[in-house]
Amino acid sequence: MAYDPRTSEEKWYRYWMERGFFHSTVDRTKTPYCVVIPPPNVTGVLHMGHMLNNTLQDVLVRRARLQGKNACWVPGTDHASIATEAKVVAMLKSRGVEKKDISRDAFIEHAWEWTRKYGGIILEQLKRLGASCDWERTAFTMDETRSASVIRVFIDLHEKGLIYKGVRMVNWDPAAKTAVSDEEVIYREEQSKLYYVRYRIQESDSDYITVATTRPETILGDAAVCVNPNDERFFHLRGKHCIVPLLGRVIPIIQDEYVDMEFGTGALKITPAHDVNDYEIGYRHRLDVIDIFNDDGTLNDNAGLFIGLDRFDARQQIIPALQAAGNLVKIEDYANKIGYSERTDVVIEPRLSMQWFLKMKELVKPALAAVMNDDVLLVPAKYKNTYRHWMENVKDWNISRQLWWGHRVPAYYLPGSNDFIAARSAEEAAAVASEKLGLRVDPADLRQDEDCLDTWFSSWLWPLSVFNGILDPDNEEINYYYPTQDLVSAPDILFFWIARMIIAGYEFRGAKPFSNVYLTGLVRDKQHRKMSKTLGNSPDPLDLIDKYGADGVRVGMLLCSPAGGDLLFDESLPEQGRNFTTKIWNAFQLVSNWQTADVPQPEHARLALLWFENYLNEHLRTLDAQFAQYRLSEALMTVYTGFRDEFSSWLLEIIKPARGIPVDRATRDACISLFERLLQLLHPFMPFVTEEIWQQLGQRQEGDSIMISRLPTPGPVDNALLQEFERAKGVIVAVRGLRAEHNIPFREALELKVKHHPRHPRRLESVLLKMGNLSTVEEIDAPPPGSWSFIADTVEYFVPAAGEVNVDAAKEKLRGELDYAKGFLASVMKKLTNEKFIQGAPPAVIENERRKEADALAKIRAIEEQLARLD
RNA sequence: GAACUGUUAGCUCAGUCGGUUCAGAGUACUGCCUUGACAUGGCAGGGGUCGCCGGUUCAAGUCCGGCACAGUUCACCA
Repeated sequence: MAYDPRTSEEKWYRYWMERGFFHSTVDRTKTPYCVVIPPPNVTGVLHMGHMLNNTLQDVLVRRARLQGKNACWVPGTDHASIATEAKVVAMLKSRGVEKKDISRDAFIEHAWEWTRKYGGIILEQLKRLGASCDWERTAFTMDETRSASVIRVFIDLHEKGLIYKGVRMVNWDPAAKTAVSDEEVIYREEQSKLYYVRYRIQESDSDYITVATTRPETILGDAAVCVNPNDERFFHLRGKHCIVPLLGRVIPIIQDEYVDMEFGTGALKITPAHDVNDYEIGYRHRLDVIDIFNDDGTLNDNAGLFIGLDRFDARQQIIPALQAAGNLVKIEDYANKIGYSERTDVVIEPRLSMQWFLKMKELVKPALAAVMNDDVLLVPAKYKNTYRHWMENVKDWNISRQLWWGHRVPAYYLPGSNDFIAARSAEEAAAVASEKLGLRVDPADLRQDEDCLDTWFSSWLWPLSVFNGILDPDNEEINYYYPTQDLVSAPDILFFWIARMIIAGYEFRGAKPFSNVYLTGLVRDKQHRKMSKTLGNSPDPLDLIDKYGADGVRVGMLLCSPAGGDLLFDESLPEQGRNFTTKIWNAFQLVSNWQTADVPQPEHARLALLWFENYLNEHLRTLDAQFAQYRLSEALMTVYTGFRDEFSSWLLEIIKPARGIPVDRATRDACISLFERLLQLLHPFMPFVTEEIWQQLGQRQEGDSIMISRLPTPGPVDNALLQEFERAKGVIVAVRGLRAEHNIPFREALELKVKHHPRHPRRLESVLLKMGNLSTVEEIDAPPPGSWSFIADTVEYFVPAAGEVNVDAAKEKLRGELDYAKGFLASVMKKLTNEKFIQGAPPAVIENERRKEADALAKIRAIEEQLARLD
């Protein structure tokens, strides 16, 4: 019977859900293990980044649950102010409705409709992946509790004097028509042009001053031309004026140290309204601020020319105009960096506007310290540097957005005034006004601020707000689950989100939000390109699940995901995962089809089972260590090889009965016990196939599940047995090699003779007999004539040759081994004959070298004997 | 421009405290095998001057310095 992932996945996910296995409640008798999901955009769809991220979280959560912890994975979505609003605007446009033509309330209603329709699709997709989230806790950054938390926090910060309002130059997104934060601007290097434009000097008939600019359209907003006061070339122009081309407006020539004399012509045109540095220079020199752009990036009346044109069209048109007017001197190629909006991908326009800001300098301090002293551990640690640099140079956070979809700034302006009161509602603001200011105000006369808050101003509260820790800071849940344990996230939101959550944790609760941050890599394709919709190089995760099964895809994601390293995704990875799923299934088929009988347990089976028991104990410890270091990829590989190579290829092959023969009960029971433990170790990585098999492997009660079982704990390890078994494997592999070399089919039994040696795995002789299909293993004193031979771990083995022994080939092989052994000995002797080594190295190291020397000598002697025998 | 990270097999990467011939895993590749769980498989095998130069050390893939290249983040001069 073949394994059908589709059926199994649906069946078991429903089973888990119906029995509430994902749900966690406060239980003081158990250790909490809590993870909050990085909330995906509410109207988003699952992409490969989500797949990776949520697979990792599910592995951690499921393992914690198996360890008996009270595992709680809180899911939810983010309202994604700017992204969702853009989608709603586009939707309305497709229906012939412009945002500007409808009321704020009507727009919000459309947005909610959109959210209800598409919201949560992504969470359903996560279920396909097997995510064991506590769905009863699903939160939304704009639901009632979360919204009220945001408002509370705004008012609190305002009362602390940390929130202020002012006109500043901000990053303006002309497509979304809103300000965005510094972090939302992506700079890209581009080939652009540097235009040299000359301005006639007003006080002269023939003199000009030439400036270099990449944005000639901003000439229309020029307020001055600036030169360095130390630049001799311009001494004669001090105090003079020049004339703005095309417009004829007269502007001063000013001097400021800011200007780099080396760059361009040494003269810089100043447009205070449209460049951060120009704004500062303009401020110092009391220049006019001429804003020539509308909020959508088109030119306004102040420009005087090209009114209504888009900024880039204006640039195209002003060039010939400048040329015709004789002002264009030359055009050069020039590489510079242009800022784009992270969300809309349009060129950011520096723009002066009234915005709300949060003072960050003090807030940041405990959050910086927490990461520096590993109270919050970043994995991998290299991100500590990046984090520190950002924190130490943090600027005030522009938290206002000129959008409608989001939390509206809770500031209420007094009638006819710019004074405001931060409050939860107009009524409350009116009450505050009368209480504190002695003003009698009708709430209806209060005007609420038009702006929305940055999306991240709500998600930074996430670990607190999902447990209602802002509104009700002493509730049972927040006291139990907070701080959470692990956060799994991509490094590109380290500042947007992670850093700010840490800040919020300390500011609003005096405690970190989580103890460990596991930063994943970015999912890229084989050509190292970031996977993106626009490139079309990202496979649809659900298609992959259909094709390879959720378990297969999960394994595929993990196989190539070292922490922090980029992940080069290729379909061969989920394919490998699918193949492994099949492998596990086939092992189950073998075991489940065994007939049992009351027969004695064969020695080889008893020994092999004992060996695997010890192997497992050893590797349980390895796994603990790998998980402790978040080496999930390696942990998977440990279980993968444990199952495929050791359990399937060795243990099952040893204990499986010959055809038509039943297996003894002890062997079967022990095998199933080991199988079950392996399934438990595999479960966090491959929840579905492990549940399917586990359910069938033993007698289960209604409500049993592998996901709520207890992970085995490691017992003692018999290292001597493990070593002996490795030697036995070496002998078996050598016999197989002999068979391959001489074309001897497996069914043909061979006689094995071994020269007396303590390292011959005598205890495991029964295993050798079965796995090598040997008729006898005989210990001898002298090499038998006419034999093939091999050396395994310095022990000499012989197999009577069925045909002619190829002496030359055998000698050649032996000589190769001899060279190798002699080289090894030489390297050892180099150390042992070195006086300084004997004096300087620790005794254990020297002892080890002596052992190596003895081994090498024994091996060389054995090879030489065999060579002599062949002569 | 600055800081950080990396450079090990065709590819993607491990390599912990400097100490076993330590040069490894997965994958890809080659040969053999349709053997009663599994060809989505099994068995066996080939493959690397650990980026380059120098230093420290009895001993360097591992520590230090320099160089080259790549990447990430931050800051930017029109």
